[in-house]
Amino acid sequence: MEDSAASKRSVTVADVAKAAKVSKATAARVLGGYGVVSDKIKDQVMAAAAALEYRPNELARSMSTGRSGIIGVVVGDIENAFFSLAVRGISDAARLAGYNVIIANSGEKLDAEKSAVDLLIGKRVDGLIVTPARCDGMDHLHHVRRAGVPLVLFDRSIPELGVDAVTGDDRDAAITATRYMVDRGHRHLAYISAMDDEDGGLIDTGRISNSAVRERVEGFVSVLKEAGLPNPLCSVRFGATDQQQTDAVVRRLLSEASPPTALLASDSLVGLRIFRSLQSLGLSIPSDVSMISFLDADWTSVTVPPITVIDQRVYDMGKLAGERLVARIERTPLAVERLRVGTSLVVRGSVAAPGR
Amino acid sequence: MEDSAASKRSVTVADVAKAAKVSKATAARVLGGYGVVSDKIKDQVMAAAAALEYRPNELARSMSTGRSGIIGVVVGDIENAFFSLAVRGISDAARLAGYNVIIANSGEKLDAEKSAVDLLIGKRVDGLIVTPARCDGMDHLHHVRRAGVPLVLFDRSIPELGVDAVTGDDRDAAITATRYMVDRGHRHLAYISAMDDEDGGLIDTGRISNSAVRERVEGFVSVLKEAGLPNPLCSVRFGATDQQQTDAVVRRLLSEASPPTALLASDSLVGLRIFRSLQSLGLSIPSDVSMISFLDADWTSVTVPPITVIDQRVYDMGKLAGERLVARIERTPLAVERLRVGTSLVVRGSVAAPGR
DNA sequence: ATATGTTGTGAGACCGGTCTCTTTATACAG
DNA sequence: CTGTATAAAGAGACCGGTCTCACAACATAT
Repeated sequence: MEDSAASKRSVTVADVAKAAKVSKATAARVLGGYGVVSDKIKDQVMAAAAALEYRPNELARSMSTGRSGIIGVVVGDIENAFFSLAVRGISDAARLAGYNVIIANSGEKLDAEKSAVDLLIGKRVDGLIVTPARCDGMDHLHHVRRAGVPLVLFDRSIPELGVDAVTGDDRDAAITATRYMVDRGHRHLAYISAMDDEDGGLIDTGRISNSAVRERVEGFVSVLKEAGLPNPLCSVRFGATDQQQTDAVVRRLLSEASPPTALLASDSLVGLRIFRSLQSLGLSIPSDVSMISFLDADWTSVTVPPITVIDQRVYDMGKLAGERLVARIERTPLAVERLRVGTSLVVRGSVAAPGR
Repeated sequence: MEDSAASKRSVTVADVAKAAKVSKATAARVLGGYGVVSDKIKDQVMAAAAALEYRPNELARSMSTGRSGIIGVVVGDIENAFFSLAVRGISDAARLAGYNVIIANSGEKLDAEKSAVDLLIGKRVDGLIVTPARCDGMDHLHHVRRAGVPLVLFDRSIPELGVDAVTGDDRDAAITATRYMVDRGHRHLAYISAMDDEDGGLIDTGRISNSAVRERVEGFVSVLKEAGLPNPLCSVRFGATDQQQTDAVVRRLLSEASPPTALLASDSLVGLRIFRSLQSLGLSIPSDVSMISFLDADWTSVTVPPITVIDQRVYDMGKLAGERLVARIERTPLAVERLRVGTSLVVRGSVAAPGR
């Protein structure tokens, strides 16, 4: 009867103590591994604990110690290879330091991000890694700081917040990639991102709310300006959020008066969509259109032609963020800083001189 | 001073109660949203809570209620698209029911899985979804049941355990795919998996410790037998754990007396590796070798040729597992069962008649 | 008028650990 | 043989919520 039925209540230190005929305090000492206990009693308690199949209640433990041993991570979308790789890096760093990771998805929406942060704070995580959907609207992140919970930003930085951030070297990466294409003779280039298309045309790069995208666009634009090419801002397009939208963006772009001959994709998902768009339009890469994508995703190496990409070392970024957060949690004295992880251009076969 | 310094202790119900000049019990009632309180007092308390920026301590709440609102998920490898998609499905189902998800990686190793399960039980998760690395050695899963924590297995089932499992229809999928290739004239086929190569040759399919792989192999073998093809078991190869290993497996396979003309990949990672192996050996698909891969991963549609795959509807599997677990947690009376999610063959271009 | 019911609030036990403080037992010095 | 230091074990407060129970105030029934 009592064997098959779901055991009503779990075994506690008190139960173990009673079975071992010692006080609760003593049992707690050996079970919790603190204080001093004689070997004889220690064995007694351990035996009793094993017999009763005692498992400590981490919740209760967290409550009295004040630390949960959990790191909260808020990402845009776990399904995106960028984030799952980053999470892997974070997890590895966390586990190494004895922490566990709890993940929440924001879907890149500000209010979802807010409630995710609130929830994790409620769970009393020891620290938080957040990929802020927007770099304005950061009240909730201020709350985090005021609550005394260490915070590290990931992929995007918000200098006004005064917290650590781990990002790629986005401006530099964009410059390298853009220059690579310009050097090969391209005069009409376009940058395509999945960010929500806020207000039709882009007027001012400073108004892009995602710092990673902003810096990439700035890098892209700076190279075009430097090369004396016209209307650089008009070549920046947002809204490639799914295949259909991307098809529309690409089609519109290519039907312009002087269509771009080279495309720069803001992430590997956008890159894949662009690849498909071009394919479905019957355009071949790189003879008709050249392209470079951010992130060395697995698909980029097996297409024909393989795609030239900007390798972001996302795993390292995640690991670094995790390590930094652990250092903060453990009160290592460190200056607040922005850590940039270098990128590199992996040249494959998707860029050629523009055919005309 | 006290503004910038990390606020020493968080605001509790008692603090709010004092500020609102009511008892702790009353404040708790309005903050916790239970019991009956007059509107006047309710407003008082809410005002005080807002002023003090009160955030409930979910840890403490969990401790007294006995429920944490967390679902634990133990997966083989989050980086694998199969699992990240599944996690997405689980998360969506969980969030809809008011639960959150905490993820742990087992790396497909039994002892890592054990400690992950222990840890999650310690955190007092309300339920557990586990992708068991092996279908033998399941003491820790028995512990879960004995601890009274609802458990749902994912992707693999262990009938002896008597718990729900959500899996794909692996045998059927393998049969469909294998038959598809046999029907196109292939007489020498091979099945390649990333599972650890336990004891060189495979003697008995019943001894494969991963039920998903076992059923696929069984399906694969049954079709070969049915078609009167020799030595079906010898055509099953394990150990394609990374690119190098896969290269070795493929090379060995193709240098045999009667090399296979068609390959079946156990998952999309193995599929990708096989694709690369064939590419590096200078073999073209499908004229030299045909292949089918499990899982409709994004890369499979952009290769040349695009890969014919078995679509597993992993998101649905995850969602179903999440819903099932929630039902168990909430004590919905349901028979223990194995839920199979149907698969379908997505025909693309990687299978042709064997060239001779 | 008293009995009965309803509603809102307060007091305090409880969850399962940690940890401080106190008490008891043993060792060693004077 | 007493005094003091030291080690080991016990008693109980505490973390921050929930929740039961007691009780007060007021409304309605008899």
